[in-house]
Amino acid sequence: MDRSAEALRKLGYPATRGRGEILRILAESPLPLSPKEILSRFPAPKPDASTVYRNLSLLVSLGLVRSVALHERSRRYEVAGDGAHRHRVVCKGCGRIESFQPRRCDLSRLETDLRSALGFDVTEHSLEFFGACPDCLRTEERR
Amino acid sequence: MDRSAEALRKLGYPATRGRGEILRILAESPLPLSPKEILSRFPAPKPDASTVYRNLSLLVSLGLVRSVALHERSRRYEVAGDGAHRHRVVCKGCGRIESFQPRRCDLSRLETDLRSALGFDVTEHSLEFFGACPDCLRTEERR
DNA sequence: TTGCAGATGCAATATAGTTGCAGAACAGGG
DNA sequence: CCCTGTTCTGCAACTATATTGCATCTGCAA
Repeated sequence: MDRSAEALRKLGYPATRGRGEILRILAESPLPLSPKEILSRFPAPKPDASTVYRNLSLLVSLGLVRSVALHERSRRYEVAGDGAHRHRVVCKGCGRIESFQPRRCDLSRLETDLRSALGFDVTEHSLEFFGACPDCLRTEERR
Repeated sequence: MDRSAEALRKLGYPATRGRGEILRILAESPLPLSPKEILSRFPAPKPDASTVYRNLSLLVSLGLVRSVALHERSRRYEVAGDGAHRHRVVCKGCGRIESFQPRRCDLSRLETDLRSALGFDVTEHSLEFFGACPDCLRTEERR
């Protein structure tokens, strides 16, 4: 928790165990995680759920973590710092999630349009695809 | 509630008052609405919240209504039947939401790539932009 | 090592959504 | 027009998710 501890301290926030673990857990996961999943991966002693929520919102507001909306009951989170921009595909059958990095994400043109048309200064976007994963496709065909 | 009543009955579901009103309320709104907002726009006698939830999931599963995820606590809903595909811009300052119809939404190429790369059969996508609306931009500048 | 701002645990509370059940509304058949 | 089975609705209980107040503890800078 070296780099992240540094980042936190530079921003004026103590690098507590909870924060370090959250960042580590998220960094190790290929998929965005829900608060509950994060908590379940905590080594003992597990912190209180409220601590996880509080730290997640702090990390999001500091820009170290990003939240992802996947039409689910709870939000999911992923590390934001690694510069990688990712999109998701979610299977509507089984809920399986895949991340991928677009070859080149050409929505910048659209963002410029938004600036001129609506006066909005767009800083982020999120793009999710929904459909059927290979396994569920096969099951459907069998029917 | 003529067309929608027809659509419902054709699918084998009675066109009850609740369903008709939900479709009307959603059709009249330029923005996707949360279940609570839908309920608040119901003329008296207001139905129970559970009825609204139940009808929303029915309408979604019938494809007459679509749900939109905007990084909020609750989902939002909009009519799906009008064939218009829309994206959103959300202001991170004040929460204001704007919808727009993309000139042409060219993500089909990306969807084809997903099919060949991951074997996913993509049927929908959702694209949201986040940033600062004109009003909030002005306020920020003043600081 | 000590002091203090800020973090944590715990419990209470809030918000969103779901479910079981009994009674009301409704559609179709006689 | 009425009976009958089906579906819908309201109500209340319940689950899951998230937030907050407060007393206590901890990280860290001097």
